[in-house]
Amino acid sequence: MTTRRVTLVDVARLAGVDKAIVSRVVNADPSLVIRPDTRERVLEAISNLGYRPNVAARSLRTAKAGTLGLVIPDFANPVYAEIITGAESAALARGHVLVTGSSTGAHSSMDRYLDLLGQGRVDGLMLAGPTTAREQQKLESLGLPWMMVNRRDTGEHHRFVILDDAQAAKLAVEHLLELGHRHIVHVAGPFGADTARRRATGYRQAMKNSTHPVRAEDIARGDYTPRGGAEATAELLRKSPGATAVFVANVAMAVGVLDTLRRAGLRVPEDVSVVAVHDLPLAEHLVPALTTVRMPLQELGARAVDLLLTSSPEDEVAEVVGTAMELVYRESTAPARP
Amino acid sequence: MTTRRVTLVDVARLAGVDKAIVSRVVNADPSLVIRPDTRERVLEAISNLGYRPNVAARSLRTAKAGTLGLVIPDFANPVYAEIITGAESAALARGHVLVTGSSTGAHSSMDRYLDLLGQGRVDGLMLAGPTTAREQQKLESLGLPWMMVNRRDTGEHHRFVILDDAQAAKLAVEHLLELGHRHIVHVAGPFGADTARRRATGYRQAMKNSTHPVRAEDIARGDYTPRGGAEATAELLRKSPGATAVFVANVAMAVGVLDTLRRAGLRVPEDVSVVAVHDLPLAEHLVPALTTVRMPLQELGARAVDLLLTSSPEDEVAEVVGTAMELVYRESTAPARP
DNA sequence: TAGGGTCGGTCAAACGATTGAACGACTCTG
DNA sequence: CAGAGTCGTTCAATCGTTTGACCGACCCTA
Repeated sequence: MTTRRVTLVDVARLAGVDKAIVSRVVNADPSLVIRPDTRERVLEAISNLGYRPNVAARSLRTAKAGTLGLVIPDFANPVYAEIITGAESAALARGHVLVTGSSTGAHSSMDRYLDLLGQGRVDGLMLAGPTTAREQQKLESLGLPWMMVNRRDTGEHHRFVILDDAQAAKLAVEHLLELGHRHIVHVAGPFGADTARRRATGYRQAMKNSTHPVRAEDIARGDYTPRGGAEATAELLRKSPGATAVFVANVAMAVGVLDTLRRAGLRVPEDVSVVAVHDLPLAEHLVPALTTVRMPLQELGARAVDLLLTSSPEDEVAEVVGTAMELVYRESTAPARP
Repeated sequence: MTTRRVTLVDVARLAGVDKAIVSRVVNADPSLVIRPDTRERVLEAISNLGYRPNVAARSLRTAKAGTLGLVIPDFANPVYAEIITGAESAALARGHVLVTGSSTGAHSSMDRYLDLLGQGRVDGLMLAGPTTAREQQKLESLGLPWMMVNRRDTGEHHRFVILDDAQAAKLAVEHLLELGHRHIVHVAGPFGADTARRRATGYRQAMKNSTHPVRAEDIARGDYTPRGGAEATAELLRKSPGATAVFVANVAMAVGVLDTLRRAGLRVPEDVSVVAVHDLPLAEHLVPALTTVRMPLQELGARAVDLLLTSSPEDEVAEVVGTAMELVYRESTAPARP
């Protein structure tokens, strides 16, 4: 009564051919010459028996898992949700399955994942978010192709794909300049994040077109969280009074920025304009709806997958995904008052 | 120069034993009797060579993949982020890897996933979100153990784990009643979602303690999105004027509810109190910060994994995760005005 | 009609780990 | 000192696919 799994041999027997034929038919082997009616018999047998190739056996033989790994810090962060979505889509398009794991969690850690995944379970690994040098070493020791996503590391690893954060910052600041703002301050991301550095650089560059020169007091760092944004804003209110606009390094911090401004009795956008990087669904529903720079996060994830699958491990891969960046003008920015 | 993968045989050779010994040492086979120094030699060889078992070979032999699949509608939905986090954690604790896929996407669909996963790649499957009857049939045909998460299906499939949605609704409504509200309306979820039905039922039951009897006009349906919440609210403002509080079936819709109330010139919580189901990080940052019922979503995911791994396929599994539900009192609810 | 080409297949050796069975060398025990 | 256990280890079959090598039948051509 218990039905055994259907294998190649079963199909071969039913079709009256050798299992080699069946295998080649299944894999559409171009070197196969076969009579049309034989192929027909095979296909029929496959469908009648409901045959499905065993992945384990196939992986064993071919030494390919058909799987890619993506490690992110946290599923609850919508930025990574976008990256995952893009990566998954690209992986599926190439016939691969994507395994996504978080490196912060009750039983998970980067280490744990490297142990579980580094056994031929995946053909390649993508790391989004911060990584330690030790983890990178371990990664190298696994002999897997891997690359960093949205992080450009200072170490010796030369495979990564990032976004044009400086350009995003410029778009945001130029928007504010066009609205007539001059004294524009910056709520920057954490020191360790290279995305934050690039956005700060873009801010400085764009501010060259302002009459207001950027001073140290015009920039405060947050840790990419709402609370961090709130604290940085409080700091800026003290250090850099008179600013009419804020460029925030990400949407999460912008939430805290809006909170703090409101509590300080400042109206957005009447008194202060706010623009942030990343256009997440959330932005639209803040009060006021947040003006943002849309970043191609899905494309970032997709490019990472493509590069991982097409480049050879020794290749250096350093790509900046630059398309489809645009300013999304909502309610948190308005012309500067004369 | 190119280093071959290290196998059992290599380790065995270096340690001067048979590969069977190595295998049993690696797997901590309790039936193995071995001299301590031999074990030591084996372990040393393993670490010297950096041996890692090949998952494909192991899966082939044992017919176990060590992997579970979880299919969700959308990574961007924070509700599923919580479920994933819980499921991942439980899976890792049991030595399994979790493969999470979304069923809505450029190249993904439930079907596509069933094809990719239903080949011995996973030992079991969890489905969160809506499922069609055809998909369920296909699932059955794969002969995989599977279960529904956060959905209780009307079909013949009798394996699922859900939350006590009625109880959550009661907590919310009782909170409003305690604040003195009587005319409480309900922005319900879509008809197809059983979670929505249970929450509506809980609402009706709790309202038995109100002096205001629930009429059809006191309930409007939305589709669990902000827009849906906005539309339902507009409908309620027309149909059921005079309400002093709204119970919203989920946080996403609550976003739209707050929007619409604001645009209608109603202040929250001074004029209308709002409480919603699910405590997501987002809730804290809405304006005003949203009072919610915290649901054990992570535990839901974790229980699903545990049940999938411990129950036998023919068992009926119908579990309601009920712990850790509580009301989170924030700024969107206040005492009813006399 | 011998020799060489296609055609249309079949054969069998991997891939790397797991696991029941067998086995040789000891140590007891009666 | 024969017979029976333990102890510690080896043997070998098996999981299901893939893939290069081989092979027989048939058709040409010289």
